[in-house]
Amino acid sequence: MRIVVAACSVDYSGRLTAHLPLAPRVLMRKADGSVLVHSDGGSYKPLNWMTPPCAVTESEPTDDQREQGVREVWTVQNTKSDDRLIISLHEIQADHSFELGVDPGLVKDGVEAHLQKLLAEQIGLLGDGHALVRREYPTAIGPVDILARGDGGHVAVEIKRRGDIDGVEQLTRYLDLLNRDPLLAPVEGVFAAQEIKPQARVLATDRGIRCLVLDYDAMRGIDDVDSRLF
Amino acid sequence: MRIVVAACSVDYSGRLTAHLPLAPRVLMRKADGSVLVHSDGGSYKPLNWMTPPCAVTESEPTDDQREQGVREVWTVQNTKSDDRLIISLHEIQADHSFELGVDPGLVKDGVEAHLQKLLAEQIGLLGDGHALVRREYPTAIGPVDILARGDGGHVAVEIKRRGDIDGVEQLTRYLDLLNRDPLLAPVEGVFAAQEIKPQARVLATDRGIRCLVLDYDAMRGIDDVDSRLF
DNA sequence: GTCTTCATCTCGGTC
DNA sequence: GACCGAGGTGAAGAC
Repeated sequence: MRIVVAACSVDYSGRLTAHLPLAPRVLMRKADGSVLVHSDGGSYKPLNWMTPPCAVTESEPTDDQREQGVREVWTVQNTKSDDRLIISLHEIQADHSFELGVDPGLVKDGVEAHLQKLLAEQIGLLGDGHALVRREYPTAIGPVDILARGDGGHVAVEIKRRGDIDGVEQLTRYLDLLNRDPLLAPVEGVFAAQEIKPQARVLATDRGIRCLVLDYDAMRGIDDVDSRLF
Repeated sequence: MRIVVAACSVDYSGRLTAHLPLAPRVLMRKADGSVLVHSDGGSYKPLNWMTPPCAVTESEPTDDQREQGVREVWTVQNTKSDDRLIISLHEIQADHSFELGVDPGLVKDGVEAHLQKLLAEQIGLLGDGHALVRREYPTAIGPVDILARGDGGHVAVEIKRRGDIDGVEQLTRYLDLLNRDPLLAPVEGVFAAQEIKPQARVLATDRGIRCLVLDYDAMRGIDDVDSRLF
């Protein structure tokens, strides 16, 4: 990891073209060749960057550039596409290199995947006598979160952390498709989420889709109990 | 802008909870209070971060923490939500501050708007005898990218850089609405994109919507020729 | 303000 | 490797 603080101007060309006028910025060069250009604001997104795989070529400025104060030119070329970043460095305030090693990485907890896993394990929440067919049941337009067998037919479940209209639309498409399959029909829809927006509930109900509010803490609690018991 | 290179462990709690084990990393503190935790790889996204508005509180480690090598603890609290980042700094390799000033910002050029402009100019790509009615044709549920007149009716075009299912849904809503207008009906749908995902193509075809793959470079090339001739 | 849509999206999963 | 969906999405424009 090399960090350079310098006044610079930057030109990007690739999926779009973009230009950064001359100003002081922080340049981060990572071990994998990637480069980030950060200013002292905005959010975590750099003003400009190059993602790996890429390679940096450092070159001397032309006489013209040198007259205008350019001390160094970096050309960052993506090795898979024709994306290119050209950075012209003027006054350099700092230039430091560090050895960081490989990062052990982030440990996440508590998202939609977890909800899906818990509901699959506690499939009875859909109603008595329901049995899991499979998670991520594949269809031509994408996987259904959960497919289960119910009384006299099947149940397709769409799971969201926050249930709004998009999720109901998604489930509706799956139901249209699944109900054309004589081996599955009739397929009932269940829209399951930690929180269901009123508009989504109205739309779902209007389409005969059942809404199921999931209590994440309770489901996790039961899961913990199961883990302890078995 | 303050840049600290240190071994650290990080805990985030907010919309999810996440943990970063102890390892050497780069910590960036921006003038607006935001904090980024970067490793020496990945892309431009930090391992962890806090977006403004937020405030950092620096505190002394407890005796326990000090025994385990913690030198400093930063608590980054979002001032609008209950998102919180707790960073425990161990050995500190570097700690530098810089004055960067406000950035003049990025100048962009050339995306979906350009595709729309080009297709409007080359409306014949829809088929022989087609004529542009207008770009951004207004409806009650939003503007249609392009409306054209075809053989015996009209054509509504939805343009995307990458065409997937969402775009087909959007176009379907427009078509439902436009076909109720006796002055326009029948209105045919064309889904135009640089790249159309297979699932989107299936859905579009199923709904009688025509798919049109746009060759951006070719269209731009024709545009350049036009520019030179006229 | 809120809402919608785009993004050099990034990232993780699965097939 | 391609494709699909989620994101602590962020950011810009419309209303």
